Amino acid sequence: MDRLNEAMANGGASATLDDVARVAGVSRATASRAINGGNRVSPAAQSAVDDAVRRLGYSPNPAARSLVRRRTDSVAVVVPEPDERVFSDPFFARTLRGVTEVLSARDLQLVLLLARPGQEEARMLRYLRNRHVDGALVVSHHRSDLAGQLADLALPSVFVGRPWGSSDRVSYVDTDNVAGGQDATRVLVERGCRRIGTIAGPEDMTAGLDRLEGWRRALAEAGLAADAVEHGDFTEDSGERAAAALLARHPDLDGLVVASDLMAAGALRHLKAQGVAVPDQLAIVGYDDLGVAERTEPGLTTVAHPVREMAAQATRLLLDQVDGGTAGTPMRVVFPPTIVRRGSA
Amino acid sequence: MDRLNEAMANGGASATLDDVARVAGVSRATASRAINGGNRVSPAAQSAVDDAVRRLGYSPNPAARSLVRRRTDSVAVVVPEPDERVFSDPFFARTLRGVTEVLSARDLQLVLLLARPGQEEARMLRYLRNRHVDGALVVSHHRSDLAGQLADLALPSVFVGRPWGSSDRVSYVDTDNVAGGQDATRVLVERGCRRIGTIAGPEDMTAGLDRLEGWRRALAEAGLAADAVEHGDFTEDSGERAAAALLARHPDLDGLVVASDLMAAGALRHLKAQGVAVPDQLAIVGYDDLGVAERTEPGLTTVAHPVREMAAQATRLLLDQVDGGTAGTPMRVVFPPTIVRRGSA
DNA sequence: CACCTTGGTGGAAGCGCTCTCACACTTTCG
DNA sequence: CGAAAGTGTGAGAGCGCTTCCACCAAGGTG
Repeated sequence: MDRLNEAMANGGASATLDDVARVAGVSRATASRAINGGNRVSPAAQSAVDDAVRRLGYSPNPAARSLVRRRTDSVAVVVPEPDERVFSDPFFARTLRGVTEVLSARDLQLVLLLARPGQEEARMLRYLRNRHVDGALVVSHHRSDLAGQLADLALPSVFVGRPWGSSDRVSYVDTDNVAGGQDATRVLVERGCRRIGTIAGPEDMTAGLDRLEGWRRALAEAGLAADAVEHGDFTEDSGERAAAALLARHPDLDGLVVASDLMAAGALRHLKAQGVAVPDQLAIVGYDDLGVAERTEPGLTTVAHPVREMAAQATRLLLDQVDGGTAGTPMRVVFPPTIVRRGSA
Repeated sequence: MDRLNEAMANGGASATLDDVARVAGVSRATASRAINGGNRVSPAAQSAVDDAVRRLGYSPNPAARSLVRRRTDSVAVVVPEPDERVFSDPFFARTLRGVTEVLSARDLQLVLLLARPGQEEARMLRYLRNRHVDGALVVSHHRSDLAGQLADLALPSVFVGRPWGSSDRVSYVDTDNVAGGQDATRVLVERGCRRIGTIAGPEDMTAGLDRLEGWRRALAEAGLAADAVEHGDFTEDSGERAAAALLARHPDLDGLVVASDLMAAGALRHLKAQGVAVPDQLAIVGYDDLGVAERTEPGLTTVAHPVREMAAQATRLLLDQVDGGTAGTPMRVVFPPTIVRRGSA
């Protein structure tokens, strides 16, 4: 019983399937079956094994298991973004919630891979190449052919937000950001604004570019000038700076389309400091509607997109690939954005 | 060459050490040695292996490796907290930065384990018991004997912030929160405040209780009443609510010690809405100094603690345990807090 | 010149698990 | 009532890797 006593130390971490089988008086095969769902196991054997497991505090060695199963039962959420932003933008929190929802129902572990562009990107790719995880969900990604690289890896992967580059080689879930930008702008046009500027997202993200394109189209269709553009990086501070720059160059602005609520909140801060009345002197439309928009003063009229559902959907697509054992044919799901009206426009 | 061609698909994910050995014309043992640091390997063999690795795009199977090494080369950061807070409080971002700093220098992977108290806690413990990771860093933890449970598991683990319960059985890194609370209160006393209330942290966290105790001691030593207490949960909203409740009950307050800057920002919001002048009518001292304090209006006088360094230190303690192959003797490191003066007091 | 070192190597044993397969031993049905 | 089908079981072959050990060839000692 030496072996068994030893096995019971360490909270049972060192008990092996062999120990369980021996204690239960069955073969390793039967013990394994009993532990994994109990297919084709007699009630007697099942309860003997259950007992042994309990007594030994046995818990299976995941390395051994995934070695033979070729499954790690974990998926990575890749965020190619400095942690500052990840931990301040409600977008990520909401996204992660959508992911965990789906993942925990299947008892899969989430591995968060924060990788600022640079050397960490290589590390991240190595991690994925080594198949530490069964699949990858890429969340906010900047110019780079990550999509192509993942496709080359043949690792199940889904992007949240249309990727740069080889967007035809991977699956992704997105909202129609062009339509969103357009709708936001139309709100201002219909309100009577004639001089509409925009604080756009980063130029190295598709969401940033698409929303900007929507703004352009709406202005073109209204016959208005589309020359007041400033780019931010989706953070509140960048929104404040951009607003300052924009108003310095175009003091006659009476409408502002902002590519994220966080940036809009920054812009609002600047406007308040300058004593500009919102929406009377300058009307503002934001983007996201993840809580920030209801807390600003005045509340932000904004473009809502179903972030949690998108993330959940992306995760489901990923699990389909994982289950199919293939990176499969690229799928895309695009959600429509909707306008939510509050005080700012 | 069939096998090898197949091995080269999938970005080399399916090439095995055997393939490498065959291509390099050496044994599996030599190939393994060459790949892992090249001890006792001739230059010729080394370069043959390097070549083969490159040509095959080989990358080792982590499951197989950790099966025999009994190491996963990853550590968990456990956050027993709803994601809302994790992703809004700068404390976590800063902590994570400290952890990654140390971890990436050693090429260890961080696995973020978000586990709201409840069923997810069981899942989290199971994950740790199964030894999916080499060690655990517990970050913000509420009443519960997690410390004892981890000690029972004999898994290397370190707490950031003194744990509840069996704090003598695990290592931890902390700041002297009693001293911090006391110093914060003294700032107000010295300023001439005679009626000092506090918005304390949650009653199920040691940091919350310790800071409250500091407040009590400082008031006792000044001979002032210590009866104006309201608890928050470290979020901005809870700070706003607590301030409202506190001022309703004690309209004569002229000083306020708040257990986190985020809550202080919330309190400030309430005071502004009520037209209370800070610091003239009511002086405020916050806690943390992680960026929020410099952005409020007025800036917050606050208690600073070295969060990044604490996390880094905790990670180093953890790695020592991991390297020693033992949960070792409990160590504790306590950092002193310092006062940072701004406009609010 | 017999004697150890020393450095480089490959054979082979395992790490802890899953899963195929063959072998009983029932039960069911024409 | 014999054949076919179904049920529970264990032996054993791996999964891909590290590492112990035995071995061989050189080169350095007395």
